[in-house]
Amino acid sequence: MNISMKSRYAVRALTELARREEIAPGKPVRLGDIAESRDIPLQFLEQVFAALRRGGVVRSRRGAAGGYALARPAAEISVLEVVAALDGVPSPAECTQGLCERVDGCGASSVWIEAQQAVEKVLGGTTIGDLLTREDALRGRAPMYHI
Amino acid sequence: MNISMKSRYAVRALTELARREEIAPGKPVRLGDIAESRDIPLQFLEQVFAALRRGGVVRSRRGAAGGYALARPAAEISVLEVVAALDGVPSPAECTQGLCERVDGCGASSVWIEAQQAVEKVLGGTTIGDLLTREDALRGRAPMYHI
DNA sequence: GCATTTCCGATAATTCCAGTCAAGAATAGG
DNA sequence: CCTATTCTTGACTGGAATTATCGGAAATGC
Repeated sequence: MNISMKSRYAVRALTELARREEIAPGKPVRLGDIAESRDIPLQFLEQVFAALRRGGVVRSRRGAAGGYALARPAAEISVLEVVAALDGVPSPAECTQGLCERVDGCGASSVWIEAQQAVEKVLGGTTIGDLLTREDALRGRAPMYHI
Repeated sequence: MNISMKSRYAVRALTELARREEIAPGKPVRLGDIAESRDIPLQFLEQVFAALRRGGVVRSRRGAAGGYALARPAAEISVLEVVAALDGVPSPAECTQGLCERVDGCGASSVWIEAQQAVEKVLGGTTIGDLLTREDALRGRAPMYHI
């Protein structure tokens, strides 16, 4: 399974969300703002965040002055979690999910499993907080201390 | 980019090809035999092997008593090479291929790049010969010494 | 020449993806 | 209560990719 636009938009949007929460803590952020500043189609982003909410990544508040907030600190939300909520756990082949009927006698499945584990390790070891820090560095700003 | 059926068929088929070459060295193997023993649609396998030939993974001989042979020893053909010939180099997101227009300021691309490198390392470090050995072990056979 | 087998291009069925549309429900503020 | 705002949900669509299938052409061994 590949990593779709949904997941990529999500990671970008969550980084922006984390940034805005840092500036104005406790205040829900409107999707419209995120969509605009990161150049993401709003209505598509709505789908994405609905899935993120169901996945326990963000909290929402409806109505006027509503919006989204991270369910946990940015440093505790891994990229793997985000991808899993939108595309499922990324695996290069179905073999890795026990769907391969010829597990016995098919030495190939082991490669796909190892590849999947490698991806999980990378994505699971990186958090939205990390990305925010990297982004600060790329933009040449003084990095804030992300809690 | 994900790893499609083409690549998975290819890896299975190449393992079978390696096995048969080991038994009868120098003799081209018919696709029909591989398709039958590994339960792969023949005409689809033809497409796959045409791409493998163009990618320099296998050699072919046409006509009666023709067939396919590995272009190099099985221990020198990496899974990555096979996948690259069929699906392109597997990357979780296009960002990793320089197509991301906002590389500056997008801290996210680094994650996808790291994930891709992790996959490449696993797939590049495993050869068809390795898979043949693993398959022997799974089948409980005495493993041959694969050159 | 004939059977065999790779080679090649066109085509079709299905599924997936990215994005849009539209109606509905909750909330804040007046 | 009323209204504007914002999330919530599901259906829908156009296009692309995937997974084949079909038919024949070219090469080779006998």
